[in-house]
Amino acid sequence: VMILRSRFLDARRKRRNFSKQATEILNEYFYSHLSNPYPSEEAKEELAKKCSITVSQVSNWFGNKRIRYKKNIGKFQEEANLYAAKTAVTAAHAVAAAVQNNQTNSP
Amino acid sequence: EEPEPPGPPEPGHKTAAAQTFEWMRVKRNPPKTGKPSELGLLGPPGAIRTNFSTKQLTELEKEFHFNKYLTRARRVEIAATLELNETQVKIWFQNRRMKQKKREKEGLAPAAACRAAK
DNA sequence: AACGCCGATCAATCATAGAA
DNA sequence: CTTCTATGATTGATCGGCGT
Repeated sequence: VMILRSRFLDARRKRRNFSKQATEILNEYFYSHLSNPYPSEEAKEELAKKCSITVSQVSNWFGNKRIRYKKNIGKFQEEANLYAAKTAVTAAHAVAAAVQNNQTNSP
Repeated sequence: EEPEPPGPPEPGHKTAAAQTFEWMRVKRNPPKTGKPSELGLLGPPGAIRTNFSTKQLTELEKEFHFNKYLTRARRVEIAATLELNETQVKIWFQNRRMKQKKREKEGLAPAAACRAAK
């Protein structure tokens, strides 16, 4: 137990958490696609750009998120409802805008 | 083990976002990594993730530097030397190649990010 | 039918950042 | 400062698809 584990080969692991907004974007995608949270390569690239992280980091994030979510669904219930509500508001805005646009163009 | 996908618990609600989708039920079969030789246990009920020793990793890494791909003969040789299954050696090389590809890909992107940051 | 490889993913674990 | 939890990364191994 002492001699161990490659203090060198593991030194590469100097982790830093993602920004609050990056996590926000990733969670938004995750919960709005809860039925199938598997972003395509293109989606990962887009998320990576928006979050200012690499595609691999996006993959790691989703991999960890999926495993940890199903490991303890109850623990994420609150978070799930939070993002579900946020998505609903965004959708409502879109509908409102669409209605307004429709009335303006087809009176 | 079948709780009914279509609304089993709460009938009517506010459509909370928390159903149990298929991906949440996915369960991987436990590793088949069983060592026929050694130990009085044969049929490995709960064989688990093998921890490669530093020596084994060093040797595999050295071989990888020599050849990215293995021939059947070389694989047998290495497996015997390192006391691993041929499958483990095969899988190690596969994972190692993927790792290599990943590093090459990310080893070029930072260059652009550097100039952008500066 | 059988085997190797690829790409994606899983699942357990490591090591650290951050909360209590 | 110490203990416990949240989280990013690593990696042996699995899954499905393809080519030989």
